[in-house]
Amino acid sequence: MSRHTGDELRQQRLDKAHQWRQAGINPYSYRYQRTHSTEELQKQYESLEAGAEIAEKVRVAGRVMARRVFGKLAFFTIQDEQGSIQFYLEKQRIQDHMGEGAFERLKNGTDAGDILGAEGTIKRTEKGELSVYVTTYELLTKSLLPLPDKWHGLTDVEKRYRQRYVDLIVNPEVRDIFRKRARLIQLTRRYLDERGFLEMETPVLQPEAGGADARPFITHHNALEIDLYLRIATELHLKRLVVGGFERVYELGRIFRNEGVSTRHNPEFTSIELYQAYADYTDMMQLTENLITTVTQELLGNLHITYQGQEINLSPPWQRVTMRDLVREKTGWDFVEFRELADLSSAQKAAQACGLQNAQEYDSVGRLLNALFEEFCEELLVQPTFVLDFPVEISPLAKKHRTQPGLVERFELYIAGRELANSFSELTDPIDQRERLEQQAARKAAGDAEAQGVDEDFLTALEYGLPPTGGMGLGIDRWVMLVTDAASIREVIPFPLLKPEHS
RNA sequence: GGGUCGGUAGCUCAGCGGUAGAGCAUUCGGCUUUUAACCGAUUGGCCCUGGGUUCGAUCCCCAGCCGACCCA
Repeated sequence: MSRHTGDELRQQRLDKAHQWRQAGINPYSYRYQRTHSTEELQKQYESLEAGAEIAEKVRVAGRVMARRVFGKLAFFTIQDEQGSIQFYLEKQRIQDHMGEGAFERLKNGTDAGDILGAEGTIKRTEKGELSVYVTTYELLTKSLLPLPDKWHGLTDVEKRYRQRYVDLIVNPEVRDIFRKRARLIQLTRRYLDERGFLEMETPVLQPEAGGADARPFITHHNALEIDLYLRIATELHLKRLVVGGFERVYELGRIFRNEGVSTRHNPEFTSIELYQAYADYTDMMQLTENLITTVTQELLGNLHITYQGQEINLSPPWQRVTMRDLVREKTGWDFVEFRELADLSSAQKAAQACGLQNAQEYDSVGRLLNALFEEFCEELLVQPTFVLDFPVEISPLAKKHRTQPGLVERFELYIAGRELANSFSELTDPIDQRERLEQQAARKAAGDAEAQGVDEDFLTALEYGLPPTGGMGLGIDRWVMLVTDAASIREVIPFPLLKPEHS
């Protein structure tokens, strides 16, 4: 806010607050007992005809969004959480119930943005607007800062994110997004709770960040004098809990990854991971499909959605296709052929010929397969698609495929060209797991900042024995983006990370 | 990290080398059926920051800060 004009507007309102105090009224009230929300009244009197009045006494409160003031009459539009209603404020009537000066105080002492409560009867005006025909009112909170233009609202994206509270006041569709987000999370929990999953809370602060390929945030514990990492996944702890005997667990919570910011990435985001003992990734596919369709159906009442102009049909069953087949179809490059040849350089040349840049930098046939998939297939997967059987090199926590050498039992779910979920038949063989993590650690030592280290305690847990287990992780923010048609992840996070304005 | 675009009144935006503009909001006057109320008047600017070019820079040039979009 500039320190000149803004200050002047603020000062005018401070003066008004002072005037209320002079009249013996605290402009920051303690409570107000309402009989109805505006939404309840709008619903209840939906069919009340223009000009009709109802003697029922109601009490409503909310924020003044617009004021239309005449000499001896005023109309205020009042907004509460779910809707709005008009206050019909007549000088004579207010004076009769509140005494001299009450109407003038309202006229001269209130502004758009103030929080007001009023008692009155119900009346639909001649012009058809349902109104509280006010007998008495109370100023509940005096607002000191002006609201954005009532017609254009707040459109400056930066200001919307930095001052989300203003965005929420003036943009009802933004409130809708966060209502939907809350509801989606609630429905997801309910779905899993009903199926015997226990919600767990595992550490955010960890001496070693594992369970995913990502750079962690580092923080410091003063008393213990050690650096700690913020978690990049919940996987390794949830599996420990399955070792401990919980057969169905999940955690829905915040994950932190020290990566760039984009329309699809916020450094902190919300994921859900779940693990089910005695299940494999085919069970997880069923569960994922059913979870997403059930919750989305309840949330939207519909499985046909439009995302950024694309028609998406979430009706099951969803397409299932192996990564090998997808890549072979799109590029002609066949993983199995090159795997059997065991000739990396010819696989690289072929991939380069398909249009993959820097193919020689990939040090295995499996990594080439994944690179070709990401480059040529991913964005084409608009309708929900399970992509099956990933290369073992990029899947250190997944069990080797029971029939396909070089691959693991893993799927990722793609919708609208984006990864939404990731799942495996979890690796339960502790010796195999140690080898895989040691290979990761070697990459890390060689300078790969995203590679994982060896979590000895996790390996110890596996040595006690992890039952066969299916696991699945799902990005809540991306799911919310899909059901709210949000182009940017920032639209579905109430307070997205922004650089400080003056740094 | 690279490219493109943007940052001017509380909000939404014009302007473009020569005294900084509009609509809405504010303030004042009028008004008992408005709903972007209306009519008349009024107030309000470090034109993102720092350098430069110039007689003169909000405007042109360079650097930076913040953001949006695209790309990696």
